[in-house]
Amino acid sequence: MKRKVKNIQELAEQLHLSPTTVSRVLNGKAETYRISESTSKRVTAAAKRFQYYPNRIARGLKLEKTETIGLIIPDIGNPYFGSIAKTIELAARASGFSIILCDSLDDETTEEEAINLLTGRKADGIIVAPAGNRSGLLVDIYRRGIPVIVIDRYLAGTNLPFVATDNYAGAYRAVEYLIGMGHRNIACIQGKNDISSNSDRVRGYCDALQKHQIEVNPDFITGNDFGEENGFIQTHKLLGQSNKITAILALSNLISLGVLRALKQAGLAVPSDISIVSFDEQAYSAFLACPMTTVEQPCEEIGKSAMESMLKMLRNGNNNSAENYVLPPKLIIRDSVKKQ
Amino acid sequence: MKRKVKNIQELAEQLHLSPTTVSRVLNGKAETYRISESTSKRVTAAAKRFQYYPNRIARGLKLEKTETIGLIIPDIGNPYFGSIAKTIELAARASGFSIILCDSLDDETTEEEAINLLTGRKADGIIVAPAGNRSGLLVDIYRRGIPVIVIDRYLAGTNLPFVATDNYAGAYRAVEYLIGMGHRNIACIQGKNDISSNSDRVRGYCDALQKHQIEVNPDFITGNDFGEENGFIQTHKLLGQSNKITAILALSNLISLGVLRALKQAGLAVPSDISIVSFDEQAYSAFLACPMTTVEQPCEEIGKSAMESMLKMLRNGNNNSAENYVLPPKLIIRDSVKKQ
DNA sequence: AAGAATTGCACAAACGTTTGTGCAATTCTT
DNA sequence: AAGAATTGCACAAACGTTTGTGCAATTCTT
Repeated sequence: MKRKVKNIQELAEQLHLSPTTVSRVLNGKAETYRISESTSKRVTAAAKRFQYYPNRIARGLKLEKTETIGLIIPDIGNPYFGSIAKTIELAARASGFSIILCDSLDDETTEEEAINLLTGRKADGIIVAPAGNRSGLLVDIYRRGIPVIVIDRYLAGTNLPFVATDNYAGAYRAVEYLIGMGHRNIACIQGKNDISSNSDRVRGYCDALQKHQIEVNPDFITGNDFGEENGFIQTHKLLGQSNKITAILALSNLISLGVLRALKQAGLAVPSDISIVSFDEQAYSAFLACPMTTVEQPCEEIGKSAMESMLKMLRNGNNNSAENYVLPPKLIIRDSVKKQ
Repeated sequence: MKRKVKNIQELAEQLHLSPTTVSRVLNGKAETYRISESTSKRVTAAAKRFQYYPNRIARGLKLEKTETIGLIIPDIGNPYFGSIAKTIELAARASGFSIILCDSLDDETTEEEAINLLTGRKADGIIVAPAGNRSGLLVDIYRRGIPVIVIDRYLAGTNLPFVATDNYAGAYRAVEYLIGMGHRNIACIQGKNDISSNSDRVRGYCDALQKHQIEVNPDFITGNDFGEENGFIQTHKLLGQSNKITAILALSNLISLGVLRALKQAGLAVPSDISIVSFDEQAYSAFLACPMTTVEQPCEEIGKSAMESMLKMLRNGNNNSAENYVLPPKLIIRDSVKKQ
């Protein structure tokens, strides 16, 4: 194995050529700049032989683009976001882009830091599942011409392009299903209240109830976090109420795990004592103590569409080339809802 | 809100100072270079007011370090790796580093591409859960002084520092437990065969059997992938054998999900028909049809230790400052093993 | 065969930082 | 009060690319 060459200069010396010529050949501009075919071949061969990999940092500085996309995710440990991140990463790399990953902990301050970090690192674009609805910084960046795609949610009052599930429809269908199975006292355990996907789901929940002449009981809508602990706490709270519920709509995969933990602790079984429908289909959903009825979100589609939009914006340079995607969810019916 | 300044030059002009001085102040070298206190304060105030964020690309080029760490993961959609990635990302950012995420699909060629990409992007270090045991490229990079930390596995025959679970002990304890519960025909569904964590687990499995005078039946050791599908296929294969098994040791969380799917299809129940112990504790493990006995790996510890090692190596510059970590697993006993 | 056109490459500047060094202006020393 | 020491900053080069432009050498044209 030949010794590696550390920059274009060294490679040029080996070839008795100028860095200019080497650069042009390796960037496919040999013809444009009339580099002879024989020189071209020598260069490409030597680049391989001496294992020359261009310094992307220097390149980024000169070209003012880094071929890097910032990805801000509320919780990369959550397989829902993990799957989205996976499709995004693979699609990005296939197009020559790398992903700088930032976990925002679903916290707005952390997210803001991440955004500033990414602009400092000159990310060509940012894909973000925002932690809240403080959209100022993102809109700012977008206005300055940096592509921004919002995923999993959208930011109301902005025109930032987004890719999300039709959360309203997902919740609506889930609740209609519960009503169809005879339930009337249906609780809804929410995630973060200020997030569009959450509020759309709550709207879907309310509208479905009202459509069927069931009054919305505000005590039945509770919670403020997408995590497991919140599902656990809110379930206990709901069980303690005088108004008895017969079913729970859990607005995330983690929330429903918390629900299960609380029910187990309370000695209640699914679905004989309490019925459940949960957002987010998971690999394990079918194998739970009671196979769970879920609202599946199309993770791969979200990732793919987001990356497509991003690439389109990066290519077209302008910001108005991206469209929004509202992807249909799917109700997967299993055994976690009892016929009343 | 004042208009933003786009580089240090513009900020310097606003202040009627040279970029040199501004740079020195913002990098905390005001004293070293005798910048007056009043100037210092003006600079920091203006930097904030004009929202100056240094171009990290230019900085990276000049300093020959990017404050960037490459993270290569076989499957970021798997919550096991997701959790590890999360702790690594958070720890990295807390120390001023960003993570470039690469999903290798547990494929060696993809991994090699990712490694070359990361060196081209001048990552300061690489944390990798290798897809195989072709260690050449990594060793090469390590020799050139770039810190490399192997996680979840190790690369035999190299001295690349690693952080992994004590997989041998984990499997050994799991099998001893199964034997203690009266099982003798215990199958083992493997992940990728050439990966240390897998082979260590298989060794642990074999040694535990032999320790208890149970002959190792090669037909009982099967499979070649950490994914769900492999668990499914191998289970069917095992069930079709004439030599009947009473228990399965599944070497990953995804494998055990495949096992469950196959058993369900075959109309068999856990643990009455078949007992299971699975690697990788998950949030749902306790809520499965039969609460699963698992071997828990310390994800957070792995991530934290890896990042600590990495930072140590980055600080000390030399490669021999990192130690290996072999972290203890934990057997979590639930109901998925029947007393024979 | 001489001028024009083409071929094939190299020079030098630039991207935005950081940093060794140098040099006025100020302050100190006696 | 004059020389020495200190203070406070700026100049210029460098990191490794890319690219507009220019200029020899070669080939073509008539």
